[in-house]
Amino acid sequence: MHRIHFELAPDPTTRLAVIDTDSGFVTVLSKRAEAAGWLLRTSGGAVPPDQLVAMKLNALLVDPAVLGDEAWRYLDRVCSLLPDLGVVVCTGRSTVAQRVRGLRLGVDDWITKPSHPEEAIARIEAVTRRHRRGRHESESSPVLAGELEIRPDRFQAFVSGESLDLTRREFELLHLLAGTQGQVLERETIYQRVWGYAMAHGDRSVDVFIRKLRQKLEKRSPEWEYIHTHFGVGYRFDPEPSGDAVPNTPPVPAQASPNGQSSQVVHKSFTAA
Amino acid sequence: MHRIHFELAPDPTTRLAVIDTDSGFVTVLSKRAEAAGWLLRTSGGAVPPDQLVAMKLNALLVDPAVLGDEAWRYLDRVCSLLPDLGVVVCTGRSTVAQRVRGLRLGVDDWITKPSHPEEAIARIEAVTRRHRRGRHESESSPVLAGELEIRPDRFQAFVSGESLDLTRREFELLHLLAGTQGQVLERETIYQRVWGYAMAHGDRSVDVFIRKLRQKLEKRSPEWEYIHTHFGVGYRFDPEPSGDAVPNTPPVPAQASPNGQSSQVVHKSFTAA
DNA sequence: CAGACTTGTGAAAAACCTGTAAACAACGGT
DNA sequence: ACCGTTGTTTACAGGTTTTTCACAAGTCTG
Repeated sequence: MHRIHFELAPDPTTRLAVIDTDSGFVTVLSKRAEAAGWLLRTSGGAVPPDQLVAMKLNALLVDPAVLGDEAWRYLDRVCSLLPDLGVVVCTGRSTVAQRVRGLRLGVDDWITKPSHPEEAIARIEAVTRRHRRGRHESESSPVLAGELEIRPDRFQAFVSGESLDLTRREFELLHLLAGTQGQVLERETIYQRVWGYAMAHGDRSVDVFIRKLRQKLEKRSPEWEYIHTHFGVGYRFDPEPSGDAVPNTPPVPAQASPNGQSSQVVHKSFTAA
Repeated sequence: MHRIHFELAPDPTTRLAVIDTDSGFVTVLSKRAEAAGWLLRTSGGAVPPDQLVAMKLNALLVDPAVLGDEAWRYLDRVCSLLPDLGVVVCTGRSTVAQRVRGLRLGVDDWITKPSHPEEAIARIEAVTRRHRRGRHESESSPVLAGELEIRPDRFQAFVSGESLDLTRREFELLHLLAGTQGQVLERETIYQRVWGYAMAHGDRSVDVFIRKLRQKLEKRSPEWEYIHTHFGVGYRFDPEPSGDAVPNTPPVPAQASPNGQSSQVVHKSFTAA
């Protein structure tokens, strides 16, 4: 009655990197990964974390033995820089203490060589599985918000047919925000989701892009307010007609989203009911 | 200037269920779990999935050996019914095929007995960590208390739709308190959980914030008392309609919550002048 | 009841955040 | 190599929030 059925979702192919020198193991693994349609990169030594970022990986399989002394530091850096990356350690003998240390650091699974490639694959899958969940809902369907039309297929947003001329980052930020309408998103979260890796302390990129977005939104849709600032927290996307009477246009009655006004909304301008 | 800062999320304590008959293992595990401040339930046999749901678990540790023939079916049902639950299998001998089958089914980790409890804990941690990340970070389900509606997704609390205008810390303090309704929390505990690090001797921040909270609560919900002082101990959150006749509203009789008061409740009565 | 502590309060000081603009670096195409 | 575009970093001004303090008020102990 019960039948295993594989995900046939075409979109999210798993992107895996393997750092190991055990060529036999790597070869077999490659075959299996290829068969599964994964994208795979292998390396015989440590790969700089920023390169890992650029690869947009889903998972990393690593034998710390090839990293030498730097192993722990490396694992730590990778895990904290890429919290969404599934990290699986696969190595020879190891003590309980080492495994616990690794897992605490952020490693997701720790397997022992010799290991059956099939099991390694299955564990990588298990580690990767969570992430995809609930992600691919709004990939390419247009989103409407206020006067905006957000079209993922074009990487662009429009107001009555006119493009906002968003750059890629701007678009992705807007898309993310619009997809979580009503929720306050913290900067870390935003950065993590748009940039793909952990935000460095003191980074202001998010703020800067928010400003750019607001400018472009304002230019094409001056009567609406889209992005609200929550002091000490982050931003919330919630289109609402602003009280800024724009000369010719009668204020849109519009159902405001059911906002129980939230905290310290900085850009608040309220219609005189 | 890199500063370690711990998650200040109102610590969602891990809720773990263990299904196993190996009393030695379970006992040791319990101790560890308790030390870590987890909530733990153990059972010697299969627990119906709907009960698992009711327990609001974060993780499940199970030895399929105690499930008999039903094991696979059970695992399958649990994994597909509770995709957000971290499932760790811990059992004696097993074949690669079995492990692969389990992992494909949705099991997140599969460890082999005899297993060091510390490692089991670490793996459970790893699995829940991943799950929490994949999910929308914060417990975003609203909490109701008295007239209050606390909405983590907005970092804000409302009374009949009106925001209390809490700042971030105020909100987090309130959220913490509301999450431990009825319990008296010591200042150190509060500080630790909200601020994320140990309180310096003589620090009055908690008191100050409690005052701010009380003010804002009072402003929007004058007929209720939410925060009670326990002299020499700390504070307790427990919404109760106050006897203070608010002009128009007849005093609510209301059962006080069943508190085994341990210390003196300072009843705040405000002088009309 | 006095003395020793604890907690409530209000206000000032210090720390922190955000908007903004402009410099700087990285990239892609010619 | 040059140039325009995009993305990142830095600096600063103006607000907000958090912390700190001194003192008043309240609670417990003996």
